[in-house]
Amino acid sequence: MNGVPALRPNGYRDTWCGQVLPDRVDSEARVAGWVHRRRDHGGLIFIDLRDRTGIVQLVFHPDSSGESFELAHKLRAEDVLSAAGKVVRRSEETVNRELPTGEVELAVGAAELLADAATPPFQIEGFSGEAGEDARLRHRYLDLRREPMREALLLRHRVTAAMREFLDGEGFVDIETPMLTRSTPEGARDFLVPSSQQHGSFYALPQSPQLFKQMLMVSGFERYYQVARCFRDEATRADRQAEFTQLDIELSFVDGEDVIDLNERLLRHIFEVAGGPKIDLPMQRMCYSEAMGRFGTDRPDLRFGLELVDLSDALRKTEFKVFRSVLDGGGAIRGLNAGRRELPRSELDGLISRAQELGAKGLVWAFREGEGWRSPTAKFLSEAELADLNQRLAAEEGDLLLLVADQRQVTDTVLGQLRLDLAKRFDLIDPDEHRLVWIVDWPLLEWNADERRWDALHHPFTAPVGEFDPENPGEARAQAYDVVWNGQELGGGSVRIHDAELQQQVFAALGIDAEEAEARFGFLLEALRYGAPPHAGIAYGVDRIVQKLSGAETIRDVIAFPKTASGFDLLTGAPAPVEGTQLRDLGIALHQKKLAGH
RNA sequence: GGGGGCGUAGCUCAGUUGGUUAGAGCGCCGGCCUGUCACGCCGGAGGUCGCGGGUUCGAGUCCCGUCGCUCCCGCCA
Repeated sequence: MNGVPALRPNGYRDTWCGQVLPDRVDSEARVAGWVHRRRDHGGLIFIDLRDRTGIVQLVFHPDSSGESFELAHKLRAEDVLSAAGKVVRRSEETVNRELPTGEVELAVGAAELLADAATPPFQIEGFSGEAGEDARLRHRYLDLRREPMREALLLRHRVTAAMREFLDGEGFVDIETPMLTRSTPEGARDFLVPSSQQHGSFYALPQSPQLFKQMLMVSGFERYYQVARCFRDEATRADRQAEFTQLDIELSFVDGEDVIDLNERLLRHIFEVAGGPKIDLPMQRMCYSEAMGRFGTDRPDLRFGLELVDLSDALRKTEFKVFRSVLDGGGAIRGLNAGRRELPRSELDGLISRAQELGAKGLVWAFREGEGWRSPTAKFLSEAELADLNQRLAAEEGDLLLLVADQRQVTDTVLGQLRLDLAKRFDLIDPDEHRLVWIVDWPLLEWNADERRWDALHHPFTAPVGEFDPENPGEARAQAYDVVWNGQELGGGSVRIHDAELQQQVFAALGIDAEEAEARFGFLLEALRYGAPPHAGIAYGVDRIVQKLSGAETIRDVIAFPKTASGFDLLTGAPAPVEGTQLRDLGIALHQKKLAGH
């Protein structure tokens, strides 16, 4: 961060710590920052002073530092100090090669304690193990002083700055959309905000600016973007927070190809600025059905093989009851060849448990042995079937084969996840390799067997390819595209429906009748009737992009003030009970017991 | 909503089959120290073993409940 400009020199500082470099030798400098470490030799005191840009060593001599020598003796970790003196070159044997500023030091003439610090609850630059996340979140402002967090947030800034810079150059307009909006009870649970004006009515925090950005297209802005906060009241994960940030983009008078072209250049720019991998354009594309077929997922990690194979044809006539009943029930038998692996029985049992956790009834494992299998299942299959399976799986002697028999959705989920588990277990992924791919040619709708209805695979505003046939909704293809990086979805988008009639047909296919559509989405349908241009867009998960670029373990490590897995903010204590009077204003009656409890 | 893991000093952790006074490193406090940079040396303080209950002669350790953190499944149009 040596590019950080100085402000007007003042009594606190005229130079950043990280900028006290050899070119300033023999000049005077005044720095300000936090006491990183103190090394008190009695007659000579070293202070490492830290600010956002780096660390510089201050030297206090009893002769030349005057009163500030006594001050230096009393300094403690994280005290805030301003120090002025002469930049001097260190003697050859005292140079610190670990530090960018290590060839010089500041011989302090005068120093001023600007604030003293209580002993931090954890060491800012500790070496006896990483601080626990509880402690870090409770004192997040201290955690953010630590280098990994500082670097993560500075990277995040560079990423969002690159987004804005690129999109501004392409003629996009940054427009804010409301945080207090209308609940559209579909998808994730909404965060609700009660209205004090209309008791019993609620705003919802937006899950995405989707409808507003479409209406901005109707307004004629043509190119819109926003770095938008979004909210989904669902359980969090290592890569998911209830409150997260999207880069939201929408364009008019474009088709899907235009969006993909623009976004490939956007991603290349972001990666360049953020020090990510180099992107070759045009990027690879894969259709949805191929991704599901070969990898069992719509966000395949293409950095390793272990591809899924359909084995149903090899077992059409099998007498093995388990397979027989699955095939007769319209299911599939799919498998993958994990290669030549040694696995103890306990780990094979672990794979079975994992498969069951993922929804399979069971998992067949086998090692190719001669023309047949070494497997508990081998005895149920004929020699011909085993030979056919070996051939389809390209199994060589000793290869571990995994098979799942179930409905396609289950086989794909289970084998797709096992494939990832195995890659991790056997270290199959080269960390220097990067694979970006557009997943295209999606189905528009997906049959929801539990609810017995069609659901939108992306969202209900996605345009179908060509004519939409309400009689065969399952046949419709979507003009949709997701961009996937090493098995993680970075963003997804689509061409939108810009015709009110078509939108109503799709609502109807989703089981939303005209009356309900009018009640929930009437404002959108009406907007579409006032001259809506063809439009399309995309949205990216900013947190996730930064997480991947920084290599952080969790999304929390790239968010300044994140919440825990159960949605608590350990720093502020939110969510918290509120005063009874606040509830009365909102027309909300709650039992007061809970309030007294805290 | 379900399953797994964790909770011991300010921080990170160890703690054997249930056994007598619960330990280590770092940090903290005091002293010494003029070239360190994870400074060094000497000394010291610091514990409701998350919380509540139970079993037992005896519980950090076993059992039940509960709270918190975390990972996964469901969920996330």
